[in-house]
Amino acid sequence: MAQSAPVEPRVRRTQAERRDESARNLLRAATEVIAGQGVTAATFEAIGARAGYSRGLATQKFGSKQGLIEALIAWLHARQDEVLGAHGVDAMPGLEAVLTYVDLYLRDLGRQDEGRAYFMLLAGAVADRSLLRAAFAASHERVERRLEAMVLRGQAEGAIRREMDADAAALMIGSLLLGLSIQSLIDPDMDLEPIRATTLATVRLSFATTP
Amino acid sequence: MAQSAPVEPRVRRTQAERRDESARNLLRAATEVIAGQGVTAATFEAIGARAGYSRGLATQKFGSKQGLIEALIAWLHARQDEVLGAHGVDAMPGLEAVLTYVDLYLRDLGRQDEGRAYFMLLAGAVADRSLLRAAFAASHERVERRLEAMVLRGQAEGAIRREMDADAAALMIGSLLLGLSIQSLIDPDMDLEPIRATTLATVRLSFATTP
DNA sequence: ACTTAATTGTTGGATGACAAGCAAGTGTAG
DNA sequence: CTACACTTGCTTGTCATCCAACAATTAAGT
Repeated sequence: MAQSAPVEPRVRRTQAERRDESARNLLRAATEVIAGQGVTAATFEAIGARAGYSRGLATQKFGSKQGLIEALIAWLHARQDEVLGAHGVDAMPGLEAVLTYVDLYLRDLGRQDEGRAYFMLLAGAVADRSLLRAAFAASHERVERRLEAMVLRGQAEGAIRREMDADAAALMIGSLLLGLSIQSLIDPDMDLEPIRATTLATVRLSFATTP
Repeated sequence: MAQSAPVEPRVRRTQAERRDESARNLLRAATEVIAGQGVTAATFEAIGARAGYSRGLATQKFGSKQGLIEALIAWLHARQDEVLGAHGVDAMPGLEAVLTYVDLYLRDLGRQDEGRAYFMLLAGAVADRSLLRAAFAASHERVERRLEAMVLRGQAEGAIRREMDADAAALMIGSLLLGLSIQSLIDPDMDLEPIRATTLATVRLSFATTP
């Protein structure tokens, strides 16, 4: 008998499948256009064409440009969490967790369209003083709470200096990673390898207790 | 007899005076509009109105929007050099120079319109993949060469670890400051004081040789 | 010194490009 | 055949840019 599990692409899809697929296609297309040509170039026309649809569909699906961008940010943010969340970082000892997080972050900096589009949208929000700034602030806040928890854990374990202000340290690490992300968008040719090594060494030397 | 020294505002100004003054007024107005309302809001109309002129003047003086922005960046950059250059940092011992530079930078982060406008323009260039990115890259390059020189000096003096990659360290410091600048534009309410202290402590602990 | 012509600084209406939003339409899946 | 995904023509608004007129300044001529 033929294959009973319809895993292969069926010719006939339900309405819900079509709808969800086109929404995903639009978000993916928007990501690619932004990463490749910039935020301003991401018009409904460009996004629709890239996704293989007309210019009107995105308006219909997301209500407005603002709606599309908000959905896109949420989508990109979820993706980013996937990448940086699935490595069991939060189960490691504190110091090791911080170092691993920084290491992972720097290893795929600017490697994928998703990360680049995210920071380009962030840059656009900063440039235009858009209200979306609050969304990015909240997102950074979450990352920094996570880093702060790692630092506090490391201090409880005796591996990280107790004099260190965990809150400020988390914000410092977060801002360093943000700065490197932006810098890599300004100068795509920069060599991240020595930066990664030096950053890790710096964090270790300044965070670790000296017995 | 009447006053012979015409120091007071004359009613009659020379053409050169009018021209230079209006150019300066336009650049200052552009800075204020960008810092206050964002890059997109900085139309010829808004800038002209703020400076007390018509919308046509900026085009006439700078040729095009692009020309205005380029002139503005050059102007802002010169201003920034003034602020961070006049403290004799380059004459200090290396480690102290790095620490002083970071300290000075963080003390007036986001305090003035000029700095904010500069980073908002940078953000706009990143968001739009504008060719101006190269100008910002060059500017950062200069700052990083300066920081690298400080690190090398500190190593020659025996105050900074010799294992440290001076080039990477300079890029790391520069990116940290960039990241903090962007972060302060995303979240203007952030408290910079603990960050400053923690950053200085971090740099000192990781850079300084342990005797 | 005064007048007048040439130059330069400044204005604001007209134009065209471009993109978002809308609404009426077409086609296709269930 | 009907509900829903999707398209297309149109309207509206915004902005940079062009340009011809206007105003202030300088230079020349008498």
